[in-house]
Amino acid sequence: MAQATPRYHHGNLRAELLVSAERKLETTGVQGLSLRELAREIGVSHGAPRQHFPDKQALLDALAVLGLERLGRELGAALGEAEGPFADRLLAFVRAYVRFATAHPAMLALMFARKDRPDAPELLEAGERAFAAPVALIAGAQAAGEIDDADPDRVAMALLATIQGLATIITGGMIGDRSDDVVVSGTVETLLRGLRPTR
Amino acid sequence: MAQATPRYHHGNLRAELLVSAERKLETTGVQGLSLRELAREIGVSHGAPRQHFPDKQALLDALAVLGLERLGRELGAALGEAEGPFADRLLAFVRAYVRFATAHPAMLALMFARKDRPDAPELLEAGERAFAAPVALIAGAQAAGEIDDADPDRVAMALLATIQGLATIITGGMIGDRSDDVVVSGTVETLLRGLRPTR
DNA sequence: CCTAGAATCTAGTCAGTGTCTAGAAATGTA
DNA sequence: TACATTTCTAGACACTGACTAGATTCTAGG
Repeated sequence: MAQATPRYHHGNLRAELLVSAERKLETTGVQGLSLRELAREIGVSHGAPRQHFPDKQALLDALAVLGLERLGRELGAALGEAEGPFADRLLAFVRAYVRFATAHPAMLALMFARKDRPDAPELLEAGERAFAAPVALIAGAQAAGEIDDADPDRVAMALLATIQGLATIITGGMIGDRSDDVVVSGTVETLLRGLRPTR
Repeated sequence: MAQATPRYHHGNLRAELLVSAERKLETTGVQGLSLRELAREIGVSHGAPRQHFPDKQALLDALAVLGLERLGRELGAALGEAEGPFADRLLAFVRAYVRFATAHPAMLALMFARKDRPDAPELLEAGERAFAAPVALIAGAQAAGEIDDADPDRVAMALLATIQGLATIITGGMIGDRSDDVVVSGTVETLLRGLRPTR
């Protein structure tokens, strides 16, 4: 894995930086991520990363894009395997999302910390691609009459908000000693039934 | 306001640090907040803040508690003024929450960035106090039969997740060119009606 | 009043960081 | 083989958070 005789040209620095950065991100969070430390671990001088990322934010952006792509793959896979009525497939989707969120909380925060970089079109595009499968799920369910045929956009926003909030309060420890899955399935059920009395 | 002849003892450093820190937080975000810069602005040596906050994280924690208290006051005020049926009061509550989130996005992120400090009981307590009013809203509505009498805890978690997610996707710019209020009221309506077909 | 002791602030230091620069080394190409 | 480009090294700079010793001010107790 590590080069026995380190060459002057690393040959794959950009990719290895991203790998190391992601590992560091998951263990220490974004604030414990240092370009110089990454370079040290890889065995390259402290200025080398600059050749591939003009500054630290560029590395973080690239990392966020990778995270969005992986999230998209996982959501797509979960929905691809899901069978049965809409409620089951919805639950499978939300479970997959929350699984990703709890497995990679720092990455999730990075993916949605858009405050710092107002102009990052590739991030927005990556986000849209990541959420293609759930959007299709909603559209399909509405077409099949499985859910209320209200404004699809409205429903999509509500669903997006709910799962994103679920991820935040779970990874933030705000669910106390409740089990993740109970909160997830309970929220999905509430979302399906609505708050209004059923009779 | 500023002391004409600066005294050796500032007399109110801790409070002024928090005020300056909050202003800086709102303009530059948490990563642009420097203890030394705060000390410089206030006109005190770079080591002075250490007397009141053992490290930077302690200042951020104190700031988060202040934010939670203010959020609690605003939510309480909004719900205190709200009249009419449950749906109206719920909407008033969500609007107040989103208003706070969009006005102080960096503060909101700070308040819920609990990953870095696993043990911060005063933060948890402040959080519970901040959400006292909405919890009471749900409990009261259930008692009055205004909403489905499912597990109150389940409903509360779902509602908390939804508003927190709303705040995240709105402040994160993920709602595109939709207006905040349309997304807010649309989500509340979806939450009330549920996703299931009504007939 | 005055005098210890505690609280508060200053000044200096240290390791660490991100960014910038000039130049060396390797790679690709004509 | 010669040359231009990419990639990396090495040194520097300003900045940060944290630690320390000591100066200054405040506060009670006698």
